[in-house]
Amino acid sequence: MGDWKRTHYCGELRPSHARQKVFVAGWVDRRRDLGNLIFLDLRDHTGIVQVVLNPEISREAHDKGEQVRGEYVLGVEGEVVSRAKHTVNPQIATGEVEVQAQSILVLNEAKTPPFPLDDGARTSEEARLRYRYVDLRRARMQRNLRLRHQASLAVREHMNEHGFLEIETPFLTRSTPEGARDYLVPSRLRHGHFYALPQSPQLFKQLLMVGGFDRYFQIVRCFRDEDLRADRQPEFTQIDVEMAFPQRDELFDIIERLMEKLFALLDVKVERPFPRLPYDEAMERYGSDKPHIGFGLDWKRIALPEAMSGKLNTAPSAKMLRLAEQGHFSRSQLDKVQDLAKASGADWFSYIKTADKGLQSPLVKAVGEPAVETLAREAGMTSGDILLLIGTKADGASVMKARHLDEASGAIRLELAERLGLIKSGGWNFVWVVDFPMFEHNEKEKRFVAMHHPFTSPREEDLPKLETDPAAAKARAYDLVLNGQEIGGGSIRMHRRDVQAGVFRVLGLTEEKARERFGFLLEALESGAPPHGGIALGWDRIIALMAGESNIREVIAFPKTASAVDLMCDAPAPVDPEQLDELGIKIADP
RNA sequence: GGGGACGUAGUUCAGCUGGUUAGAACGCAUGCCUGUCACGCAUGAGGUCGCGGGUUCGAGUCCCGUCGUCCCCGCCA
Repeated sequence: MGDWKRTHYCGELRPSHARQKVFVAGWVDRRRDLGNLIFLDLRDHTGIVQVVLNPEISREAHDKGEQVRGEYVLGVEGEVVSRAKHTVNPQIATGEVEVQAQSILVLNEAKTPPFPLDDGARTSEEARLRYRYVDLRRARMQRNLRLRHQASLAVREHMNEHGFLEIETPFLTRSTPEGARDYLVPSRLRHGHFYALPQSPQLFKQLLMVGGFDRYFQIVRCFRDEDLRADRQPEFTQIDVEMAFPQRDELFDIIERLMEKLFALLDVKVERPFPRLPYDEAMERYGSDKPHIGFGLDWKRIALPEAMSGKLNTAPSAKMLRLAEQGHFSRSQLDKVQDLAKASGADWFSYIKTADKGLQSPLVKAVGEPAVETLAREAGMTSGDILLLIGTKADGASVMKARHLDEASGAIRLELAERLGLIKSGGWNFVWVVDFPMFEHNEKEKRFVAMHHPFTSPREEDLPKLETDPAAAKARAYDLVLNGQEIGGGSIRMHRRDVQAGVFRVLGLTEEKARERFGFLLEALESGAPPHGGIALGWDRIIALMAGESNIREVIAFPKTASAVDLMCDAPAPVDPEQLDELGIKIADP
């Protein structure tokens, strides 16, 4: 830029700068050529200011301006002047002033952009990702990544205040069984051996506790080679947190205060403490382990009287949902709910309406009025209410597990909330879901798998259940949920070797196999491991929620497509045969 | 792996039951224009209808396959 130095940002010029000589630099957002007078909107990361090229001020600047096009990069030297009243533009922050150019410097030319940069112009994601460096200039991405930066600063400040050290952990590490598919990195020095990129720094953070660091956190990239979704990228960021000698409620408090600080960036006041909801209750009432609690529509598990379930040919365990004052639900609306219930896995659906002339329900015919009345009374129905009922078939072979019934109830609840307009925007409904089961039964493999991970501690009172009834054992594991989205999860870890051995037994892992898989961690736990526990927060999801984006790609500078491709640099890509030779790798024919 | 939606000009889209030269808006180029700010006016350029095959006298349109993007299920903490 020669001897020139930028003195101001475009977006900060105000009437108070009037008559000052300034040098601004940026991109040409728009050009309006009136012939002998040219207006340029000059844009940088702070905003837009209007530059006037007037041949009466500078012939040379005006002549150069005739060649200038959109997205050219310019330096402009000129004088800030207040605009005449009738030429003020109230739509932009700098609209009361403009820069009268004395000279302009074309720092770079630019091809016509591949798509319009106006905020609000609709553009296919494909084009945006292909030309991400242009897309990033748009106000939306500038805003989102700025927010992300400020939020990251808040995390570091907050964790530091609470005694947490940010410590880096390796990206080139070892593949661990269980969990997601690993991204593998071949070793040049040991052919046939591979590093794995971490799915999370789980093991390392536990080792840092064993190593005596007491409190650790990291804003860290994690990698999982699984199919993608709107809220899942192959590489994503976690706020990883671990503490020694943990009290669960102290950890919750630290995280709640962190959320408070983050949302303060949006001028949102967060209510603390967050409610805590046992997993079983979440499943019963909301049919989800990540419930949106910003509205009612609570389900209740009931046992149908034997006579009734017999006549209906359903299993006795069922669920009901009382919709207060929704008695106006039409037959066709109820049919739609029924379709949804069936589609989401319920075998049986019915309802009871309270009408002027009494109870109205297809059940009356099937099981008689008194039975229906009993149900209505049990549900606490009053006039104008409607009661939805779902259940499962009676026959043993296709008995749907209670879990599936819960899932159906959750799907119905969300759909109803959507239709009834119960989901308010601008609400921030945090909830801790606690007391997750230790184990989940894998129906395919007919064995228990760890619901969180195999180093999660059971609740003290559930220790005996490891032997007697593993399915009923609850873990000291928890998720943080915001507006029905899981934004974090963690647990208090196991530090007692004997309990760990019991868990391995349930998982069907012999001592030998466990050694083989997790040897170094088990050894570390035997070297004097303090009690420890922590949490990992899904950073991309949190930022997306804060930014009001429904897709985490909008808060990631260079994201990948749903098929894990980087459209900008065209990765993944083939490599030279020499590179493969060095790694001792041959590509198999398809 | 499965399901759904989409793919036409640089961009966003229209194109009906198959029918003559594939359109619009914005953008772009050229010219005119001294108070515009989504400047205006005039003129113009710009198309492998994703790709391959098939049906047909004739395909952007119908069929099959394939590739890509998005969303969902499976998968994944």
